[in-house]
Amino acid sequence: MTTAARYHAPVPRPSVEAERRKQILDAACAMIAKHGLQELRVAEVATAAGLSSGTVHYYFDTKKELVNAAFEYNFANSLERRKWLRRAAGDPLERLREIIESYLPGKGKSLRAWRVWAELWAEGMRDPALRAVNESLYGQWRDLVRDTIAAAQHEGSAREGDPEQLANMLIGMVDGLAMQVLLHARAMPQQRMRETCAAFIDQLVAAKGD
Amino acid sequence: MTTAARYHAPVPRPSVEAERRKQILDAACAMIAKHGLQELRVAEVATAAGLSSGTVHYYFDTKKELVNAAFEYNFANSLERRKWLRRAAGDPLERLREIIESYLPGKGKSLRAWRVWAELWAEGMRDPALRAVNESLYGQWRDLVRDTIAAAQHEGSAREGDPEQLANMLIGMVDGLAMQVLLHARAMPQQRMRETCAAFIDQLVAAKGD
DNA sequence: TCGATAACTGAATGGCGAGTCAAGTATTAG
DNA sequence: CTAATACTTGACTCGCCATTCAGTTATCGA
Repeated sequence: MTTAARYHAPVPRPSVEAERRKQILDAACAMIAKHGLQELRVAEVATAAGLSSGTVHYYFDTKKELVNAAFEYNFANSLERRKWLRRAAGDPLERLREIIESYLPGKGKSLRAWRVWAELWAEGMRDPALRAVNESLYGQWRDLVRDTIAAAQHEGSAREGDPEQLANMLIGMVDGLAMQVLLHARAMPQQRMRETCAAFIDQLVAAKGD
Repeated sequence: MTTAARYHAPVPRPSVEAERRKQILDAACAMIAKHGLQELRVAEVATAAGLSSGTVHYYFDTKKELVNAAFEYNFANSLERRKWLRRAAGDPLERLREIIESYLPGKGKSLRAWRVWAELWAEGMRDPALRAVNESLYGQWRDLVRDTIAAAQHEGSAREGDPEQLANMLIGMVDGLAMQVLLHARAMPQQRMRETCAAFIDQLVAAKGD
């Protein structure tokens, strides 16, 4: 053949990869939150995303890869949804209360995110990659809470004490109580979790004469 | 037929069921702690118990049944191992510290039990039967901590405040921090969890002039 | 329209593992 | 020893589902 095709600039279709990946990961998170990792089916993710199973594998070689990416996506989303918390001005103590409020397992996105996290925790006990994702969120969350407490102390609206330790107490408490809320424990509906966290802040963080 | 076999008292072999079930459930817990529910294999449980897979199915019709029983077994074991905490005499505040110490995810039995619990949490978000198991432990644990705090208050070694709420703060914190310890979070090794819990008791539970 | 590549499809494959079962073995009282 | 029942085995079946792949379609610049 004399095909002197070399004059043709290779002009492929523009990439839709970024968009498609998001679409798939979003569906994956939804399915993980709904049915758990245990019963996650690649075909189901595909359907939920309006695609064929083949397409999912076009973007993610294995199920494991898909799941890990979904966890990271869920993590990134959590951060994204809470960017405003960093910039927020005003009374740091009040801001701390808002931060905690925003982390209560509520409805919609928040509930979904918590469920996915709970799955990650279980799976993370074995998978180092998932542990790294947890490390990231845990770290960022702790930093946010610690800095806010420190700011309140600086302002005099919070009593003295190691802010990192206080932050660890608070986020540990939030995680543990959230788990019980997710499990629909009778003794721990969302409202009680809210009150319990608020009481902690009032009693241990806020300055006495507040 | 002339088979007047009715004079034979039906005398079966004595049951080894109780023993065998324990043996299987213990192996199941070990496997759940080691590999997670995700990769739990009935055949593997059988091998770990020194039995054939057929025998496991002789005592547990389905895998789900086995798993649920294993969770209950793990729960019952936790209670059993901590019976002494109820009876223990002496300074209630000191007892509270011992209780928390005994719940730190340490080595051996304790670590295994925590891992199994973490799996139960994830699974419990969908399975009502497992939620009931959680409800039971959570309830008993909360009662133990609440009563101990109340006793300390009665004695004057703990400050005033709703003991149930304080108990919820403390056990929530323990659960959340334990999760991070299990995940090997850099910022939360076992020793830091110990310190953090101790600090909570010192600062929020213990009476000022203690 | 063509050539080139990206994106997509869904039927087919292959492996895995829960659950079954027919065939044993063990222990008892009589 | 015999009959009765409890217990045990492990090879086999059968369905499910991740993954593959040969083929199709879409979109681009020229």
